[in-house]
Amino acid sequence: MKKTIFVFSALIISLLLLFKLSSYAYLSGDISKEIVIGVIAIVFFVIGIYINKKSLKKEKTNFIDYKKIEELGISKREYEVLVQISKGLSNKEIADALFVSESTIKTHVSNLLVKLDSKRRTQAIQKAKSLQILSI
Amino acid sequence: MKKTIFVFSALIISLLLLFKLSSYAYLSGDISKEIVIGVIAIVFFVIGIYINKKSLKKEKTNFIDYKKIEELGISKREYEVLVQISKGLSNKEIADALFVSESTIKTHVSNLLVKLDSKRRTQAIQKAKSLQILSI
DNA sequence: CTGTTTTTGGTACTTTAGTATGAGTCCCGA
DNA sequence: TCGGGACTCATACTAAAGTACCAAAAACAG
Repeated sequence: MKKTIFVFSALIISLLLLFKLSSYAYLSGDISKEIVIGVIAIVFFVIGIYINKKSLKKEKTNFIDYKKIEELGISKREYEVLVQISKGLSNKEIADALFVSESTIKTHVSNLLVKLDSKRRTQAIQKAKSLQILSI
Repeated sequence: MKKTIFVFSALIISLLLLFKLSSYAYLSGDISKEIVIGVIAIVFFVIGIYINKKSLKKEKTNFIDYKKIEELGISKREYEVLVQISKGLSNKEIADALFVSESTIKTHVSNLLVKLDSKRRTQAIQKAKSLQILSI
């Protein structure tokens, strides 16, 4: 919100500056109209690109749908396991990373597969990403 | 490439049109300089946004690094298998999809794991995506 | 046409993954 | 304090996944 106000302020200021520039240009008469128009065009062209880039960055940031996670009944620990699975770790490796036994991880994985309606961990990864509960 | 030429042609044409518009405006004298400048600003602002959007689409479309695939010595058939793996299919399902036996898929997968320096298919998926040989 | 790579497939085996079931601990809200 | 959910772990399976080794077509380049 603050950024939007800043950007629009900058826009108005640059517009006013251009009005002034054009006035001086016509008064002195040594700057052709074409140059003034060219400058205006370039300035607003750049402003257009800048604003667009800023707004697109927010869209691009694939944020995680925490509501969906809750909706599916995936617990905190289960989600941690899911993240590790998506990194390509084995059950044993996940167990070591989370300081629990492999049995525990197997239980978590089994529950995850049911909750994500999947038959394999690879399928679970796919589904989780399509549901936006894992960053792509 | 064709699009780039088209866009720049459009840019030049619109610039020339604005030159003409400004000439008429000053001749007739009933259109203020401010309006002309405003129109120019808005037009190029929009053009800037448009071009940026187009160029970002290409960036966003995560294209596949075919050179890398060749570099790793991954054959055509192996790559097909890799794509199926990333979709979360089992060896049997891949075999059915590609009309070959499960043994063949196992061979391909085994070769893929060596070429992608991975121990598991989940790890292979991760690696392939980080190497940009699979769309994210 | 010949040598090489790719693709296919099999057998036999080891290792992970996943299921089913039961059970103990801990924490939190009613 | 009592029940329930979350987390932990174990055993005993079954089912996939992955390895190793071999071998024969098929495609392909020189």
